[in-house]
Amino acid sequence: MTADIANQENAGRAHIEHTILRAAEQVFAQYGYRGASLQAIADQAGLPKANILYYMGSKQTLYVRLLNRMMSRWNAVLEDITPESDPGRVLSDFIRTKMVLGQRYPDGSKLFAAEILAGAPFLSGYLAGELREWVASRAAIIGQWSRQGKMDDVDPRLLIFLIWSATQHYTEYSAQVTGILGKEMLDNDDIDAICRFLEHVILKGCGVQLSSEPRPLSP
Amino acid sequence: MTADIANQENAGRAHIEHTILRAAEQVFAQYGYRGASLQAIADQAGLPKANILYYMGSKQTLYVRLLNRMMSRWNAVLEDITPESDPGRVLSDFIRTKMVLGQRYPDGSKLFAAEILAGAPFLSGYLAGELREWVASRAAIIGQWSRQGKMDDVDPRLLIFLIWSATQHYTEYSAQVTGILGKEMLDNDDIDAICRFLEHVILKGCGVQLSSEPRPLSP
DNA sequence: CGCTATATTGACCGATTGGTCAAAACAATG
DNA sequence: CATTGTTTTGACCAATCGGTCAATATAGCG
Repeated sequence: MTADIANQENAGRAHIEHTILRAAEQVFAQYGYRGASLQAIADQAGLPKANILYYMGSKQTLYVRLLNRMMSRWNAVLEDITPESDPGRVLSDFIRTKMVLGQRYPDGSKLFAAEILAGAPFLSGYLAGELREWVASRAAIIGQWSRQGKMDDVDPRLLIFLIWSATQHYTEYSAQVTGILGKEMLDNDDIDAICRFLEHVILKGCGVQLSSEPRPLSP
Repeated sequence: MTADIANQENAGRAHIEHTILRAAEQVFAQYGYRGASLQAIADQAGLPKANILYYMGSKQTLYVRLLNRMMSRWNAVLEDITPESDPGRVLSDFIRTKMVLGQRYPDGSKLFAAEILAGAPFLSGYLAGELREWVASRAAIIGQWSRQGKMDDVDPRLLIFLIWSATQHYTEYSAQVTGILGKEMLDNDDIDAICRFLEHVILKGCGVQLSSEPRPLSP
């Protein structure tokens, strides 16, 4: 139905690829890997189907490329925390960052969700490898916070899962959320209210002292 | 690959339909509506494809039937709460019931998730109608608990979303959870630990007093 | 201009899609 | 036995699937 205007004449290679990736992300997000067709992607991009294959090689290559692009967008999250970090700040940032990422890349997030739902046929290696290591290292630091008495003694991995699920819900289940709340879509105020709710419940629930840290007195 | 043994000779109509529904639930859960093929469902059920259509009429009828069956399984949840109920008990039960339902019907849950992910083309009416009313009525009661001082003043609808997302995560993202935790699948002890974690964080986060209600003294 | 390299795309391929149909097998009743 | 109604299922249909290919158009450069 809605075809991108891909026929800007001076469209360089990078620009065309970007158009294709964006269209494919939408279609894959909605229908999953098997349910998506190259024809639907081509229509969405406003290009002939053979052109998609010329640039992307195959359906699988295109799909994997989208998965990798989405994964790279998550790199910044929780990256520079230390045993000395303030749990309140870190968890609060974690919640807001995840929430914003979901709003910024809804199709990429849904694409990822559909892949996991299907049993992660293309991502099982990543999940049991890099991501597992990442979670283990973050969990180790959070565990130290607990032992320092900065927060309750909860399983850090379950805490990470909780923040993931609670935030992703609003992108992947957006159809359900908007249907129930009776809104066409969530605006910035809604997102902010959700973030404040999640901060309240999760931080308080983990026994994190809200570091409304006393402003250093000017000397 | 794994074909159900559908050729028990005395298979009555109900039994055959059950076999088909179970097979279809698996395939739809994994590939979504468009990605699932009747041939794959037939193979899974161990029946010829034409037989599936003889009993179910069409792919869409079969799919809608599965959606309705899954929805009916959720009927008991949060059904009999009142303004006088104990929030701690109710929320705790809510968490555990949702968790158990996800473990009992993983394919149905995934099927539902895939439907929402695709934009809920078959469920938009239900979401904006019955389910919305259901949430509104439950939220009204939870709101009264807040006004009675039994818990913090949080948006009850967001609290419901939080419990939904946090519990569903372990069925719909089971591939990710097991990959990260390094387990083949979650056992009963895992589920119990998750429930206790969620109870701890969510109840405490909402300011619900744990009703370790003093046992009434025997007269 | 001519020559080469890259893009574009309609036509086509075998395989698979959801669905139909009629012939056959079976069950129940007389 | 014959007759009726219900299941079963292979064969088949038009449409679509992912992918190939060759003919063509365009661009860059001498």
